[in-house]
Amino acid sequence: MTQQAEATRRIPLNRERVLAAAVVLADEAGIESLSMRRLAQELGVVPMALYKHIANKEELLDGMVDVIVGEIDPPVRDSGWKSAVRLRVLSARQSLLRHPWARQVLESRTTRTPAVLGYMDSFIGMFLAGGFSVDLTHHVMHALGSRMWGFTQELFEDSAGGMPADLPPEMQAAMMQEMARRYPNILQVAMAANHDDGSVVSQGCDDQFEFEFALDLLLDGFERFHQQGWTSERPKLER
Amino acid sequence: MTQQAEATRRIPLNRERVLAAAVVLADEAGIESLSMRRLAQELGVVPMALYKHIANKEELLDGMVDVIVGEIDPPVRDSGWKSAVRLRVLSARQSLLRHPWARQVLESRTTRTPAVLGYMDSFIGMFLAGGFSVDLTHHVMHALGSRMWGFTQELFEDSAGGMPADLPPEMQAAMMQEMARRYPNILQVAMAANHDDGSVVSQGCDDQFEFEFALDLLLDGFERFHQQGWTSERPKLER
DNA sequence: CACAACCGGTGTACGGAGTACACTCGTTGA
DNA sequence: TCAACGAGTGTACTCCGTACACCGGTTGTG
Repeated sequence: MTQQAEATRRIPLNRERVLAAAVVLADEAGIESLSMRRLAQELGVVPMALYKHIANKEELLDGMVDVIVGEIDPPVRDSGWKSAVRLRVLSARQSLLRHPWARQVLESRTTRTPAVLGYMDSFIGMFLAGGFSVDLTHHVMHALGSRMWGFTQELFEDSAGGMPADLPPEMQAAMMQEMARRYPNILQVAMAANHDDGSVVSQGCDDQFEFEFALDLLLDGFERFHQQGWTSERPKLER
Repeated sequence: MTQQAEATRRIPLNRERVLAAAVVLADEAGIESLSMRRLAQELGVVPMALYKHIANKEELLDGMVDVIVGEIDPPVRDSGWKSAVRLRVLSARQSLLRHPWARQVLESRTTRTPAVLGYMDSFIGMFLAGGFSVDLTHHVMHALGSRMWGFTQELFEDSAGGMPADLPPEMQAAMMQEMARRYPNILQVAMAANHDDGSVVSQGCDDQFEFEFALDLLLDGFERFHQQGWTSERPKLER
């Protein structure tokens, strides 16, 4: 590592190299380990050198988002809006899944970079091209929310399965008992999600299935509204 | 403030007082201003004193989440599942809206406290009581995602309207031109959201309407699945 | 060819964060 | 009476982001 840092030291830094290194570091060490100091070290450079290429850490994070947005496939041409949207979302999901930190960083961003705006713009374009009214498109985008990036809030994330696996089995059994007493409904659902194996340490449920289930439910809803020529019946503000 | 700190100094700290003060501080100064040091100062106490009542900052945040979960109304009795779920979600939304930091903190939590588990358990209970299968309930909970807390990812948050208002008007016009050229679809949708007034500085769209639109779309979808006796047609894992 | 401007990388330093650890001092139970 | 306890204190450590002055090599200009 040190020699690699030595070797690359001569070739000069630039914004792209900094961003790429940041992405790799976040991928490998986790987003919480991504500090300006650590990143500089990884690049064989003093921390302040980074500031010649990015304004501050916020901009670094923005740039990292841009990198992964850039990995999302462009919309497919000449298919219906529904499959175009579906495929694009699933492509975004693939990109996001490659970078576990991306969801959290994307959620934390409040400013929208050109790359993000570009993605959103072309996303909106798929609905408009499909004949959706501007009005319906607007609401539909809101309803999609973060699903347009291919992720959802993870709610369970082992509510039931997540107990330390190195505990004595009788401890685990006791915790299970307590769980069953206090949260019977969660337990039922969690057990069912484990594909009939009643094991305590589950591998969780099939996230991809869950995601597509909800996505298709939404898309079907959109289609129905579209076919009915839905408009928001909000009265225009008298003014 | 100092005298108030003086006055309350004698009555001893405890977990509840610490959490309450943290909530107030986050409400008033923003979550980014909530540091252990600042919180201690607000309580008229030295930072390390807090650690006698909470293990660390993570636990503080967990506790704060518990406080706001405690503010959510219990489920209404004796109505259909649909209105029960709807009302509960909207009640959660009210609680969350009272504390602007809550969404972000809730999203950041990975461990589930008893209060959170309790909320989820009773939430699941509404579907089961409405005759939903465990299977369907599971998927439905995933589809709801963070909407069960009454919030959604904000995607627009002034993509278009958010330009510094103190800019010279010709600057604003120029930015608008550029916007129109690069992101025509976003612009269309954003303009439509402004209720026909074409002003650049918009008050954004009606978040409550958007939220209920998507919520009802989902609930209607759930209802349709429920009536059709939907089951996940995933083949059981051959094993 | 000389020299000034420029610019990427360096070194030092500051303020603020979370929190470990040893302490003090008032209360309380034996 | 005295020991144990426990809430609050003081000090100190590590890590963070980044302001600011500096330096040394490249480059464009007289």
